[in-house]
Amino acid sequence: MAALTIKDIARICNVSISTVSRAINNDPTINAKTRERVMEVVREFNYIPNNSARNLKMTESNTVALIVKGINNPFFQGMFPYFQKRLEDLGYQYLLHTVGGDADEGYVAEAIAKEKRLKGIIFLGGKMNYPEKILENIRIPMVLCSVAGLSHEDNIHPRVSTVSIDDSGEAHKVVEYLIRKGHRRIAIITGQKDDLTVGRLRLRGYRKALEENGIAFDEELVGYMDDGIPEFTEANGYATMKKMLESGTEFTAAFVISDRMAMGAYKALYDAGKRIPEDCSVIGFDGIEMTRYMQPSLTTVKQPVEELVESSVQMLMKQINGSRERKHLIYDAELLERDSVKFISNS
Amino acid sequence: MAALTIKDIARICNVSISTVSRAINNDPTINAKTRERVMEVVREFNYIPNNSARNLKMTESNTVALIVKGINNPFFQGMFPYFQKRLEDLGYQYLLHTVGGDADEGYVAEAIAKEKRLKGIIFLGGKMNYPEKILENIRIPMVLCSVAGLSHEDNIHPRVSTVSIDDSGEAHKVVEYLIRKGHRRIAIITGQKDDLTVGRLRLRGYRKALEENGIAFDEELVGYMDDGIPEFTEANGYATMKKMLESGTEFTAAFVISDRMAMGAYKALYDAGKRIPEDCSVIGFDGIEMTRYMQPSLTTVKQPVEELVESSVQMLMKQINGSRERKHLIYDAELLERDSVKFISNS
DNA sequence: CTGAAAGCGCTTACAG
DNA sequence: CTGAAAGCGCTTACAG
Repeated sequence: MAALTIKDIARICNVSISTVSRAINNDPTINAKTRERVMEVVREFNYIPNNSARNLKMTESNTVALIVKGINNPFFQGMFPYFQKRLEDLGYQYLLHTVGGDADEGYVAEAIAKEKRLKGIIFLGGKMNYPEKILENIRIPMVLCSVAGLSHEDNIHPRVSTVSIDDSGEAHKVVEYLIRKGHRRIAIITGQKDDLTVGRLRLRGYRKALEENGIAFDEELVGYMDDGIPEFTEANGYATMKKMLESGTEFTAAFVISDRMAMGAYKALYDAGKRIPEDCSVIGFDGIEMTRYMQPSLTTVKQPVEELVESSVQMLMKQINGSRERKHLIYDAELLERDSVKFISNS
Repeated sequence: MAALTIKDIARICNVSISTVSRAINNDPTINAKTRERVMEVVREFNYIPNNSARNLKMTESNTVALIVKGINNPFFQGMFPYFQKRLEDLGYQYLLHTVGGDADEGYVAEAIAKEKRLKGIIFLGGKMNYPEKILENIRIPMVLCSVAGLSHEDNIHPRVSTVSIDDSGEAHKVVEYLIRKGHRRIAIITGQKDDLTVGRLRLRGYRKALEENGIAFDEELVGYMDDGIPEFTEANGYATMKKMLESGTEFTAAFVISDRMAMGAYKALYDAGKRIPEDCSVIGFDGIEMTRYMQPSLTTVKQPVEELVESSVQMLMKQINGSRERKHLIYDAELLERDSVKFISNS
């Protein structure tokens, strides 16, 4: 009844547990025939080693953990396969761990690092509001990928490298693009009112672009995400756009800071009898697959997923190999011009 | 440099490691003041116990694992929060583990069960083609939720309970609905040609409904998913629908066996100059949030997510509490009548 | 090439 | 209430 252990296998094979261990771990010093004999028993009895014991004993693994805040973000979901492939190609075990919105990813990271003897950690998403305090105790290489709130003005902990896009800058480009297309009444659907991450940064870029172009910032044109609906979802985009439409504020274009929300916004516009882009242009953000299939296909900002992944992995590898260099890389996103934005003349 | 252990804390506090352990685990026999003194040090040094050691020593945890095959399925993703909530409400730790398409979920389950001293396992998705062999060695309570290929004709391992919908029956209902709406040339976009899971089952229901209504099954109307594109994605639905359209086969309605694929199919139809539902009706499957926001909103089959979750958890709890009863529950899905299906008259 | 022994970092009877 | 000791299931020097 009790689960099979290495002792049981040893007894059955009439060898020591050392030998069983060597067989399982493919130790080069073991006799090939002994190994085969042991492995046959292992297979026959379906013996699986206890990983807790293994991890406890081993001084190091070759595992890298990807710690994700917000599993519901399809943009992150799209990154998983890339991380997995790159890491496995490099011969590392890949461990995906998701943390809930309320959990402290620093604590979780530390706990897993101990438990699994991690070689390194890549944080994906989240806020890292208190990098100093949280990161202080994590002694292994780590990289923050797409972690918001790490713009240049913030002081970043000297032990971490970061890879991200320039959220504020990209938002700025989006708004400049809309302005070039003749829009002046430009709405934004952004994060919650108290947001401290991408919502805040993208809103900042929006505002800056407006001001640089002599367009007064108008609080009426800012739609804050509804904090009673899950973040970044279609439902939230729908509700927020609907509220703005009902408020009577006029605008000819809307910058929605996530693609899923843009999909909800589309629906709200259609429900109000508006056509896209004839009556209202829409731009999304992230560049997830779905946007190609929206009707009309969504003009959006495509995050450089492969570069973000590649670069995160490379920086982690450097640290694992002893480099003490830390970098803070910013990659350019790409504006995908599709069919949801219309040129209007201001005559 | 080396990570902090319970010994270090004991030394610093001038107590035994037993006492530190008792403080951390909130053992009722410990003196409140001692406990506080220890915990202060724990906090100060940010000590985190090694879970491997813990798991190794403890004879049981109160952890339940959710093992998911195919993290990319948004339908499953939508279920996570429900599982988490139910399990945590019941006082269990919840562990989400995803396995890749190639991995053997039985092996993985067994390994985690050992490592974490699991109380139970819920499998979500996947095929479980060889229930006998795989499940033989897992000695802890387990429930299969939405695991395909477990229709009544298959012989299910006596140690497992299952919760699912009737894929074939629901597909049957979809097609009957389309027939009632006047359609006779009904296409289906289903799984890959060699699919043995939901694709096969839903195709079977489609075929049966046709035949019962005196409509000859026409292989031309079956669009098998493109096996060169990730499964169940918009891109795959787009490519498959496009191919069908280009083949020149005529149809007035299409049953697409996943909502995401239906989104891709929409686009292919639009690209071909067709209107939905005027020129072609479309029905999806799953009932994910996005479908409400499609244009037109998608008529689809909503899987009873909450019931599937609730029931899976309840059956697992019964087993954990000693019940030897096994059930195979089938829940009804709900046809969400929205705007993508049109009534046509056959005059 | 193989085995006996130490020890990874914890928890938990058992004494006191 | 606290401590000394055993032991969870492994891996890995160290002998032989």
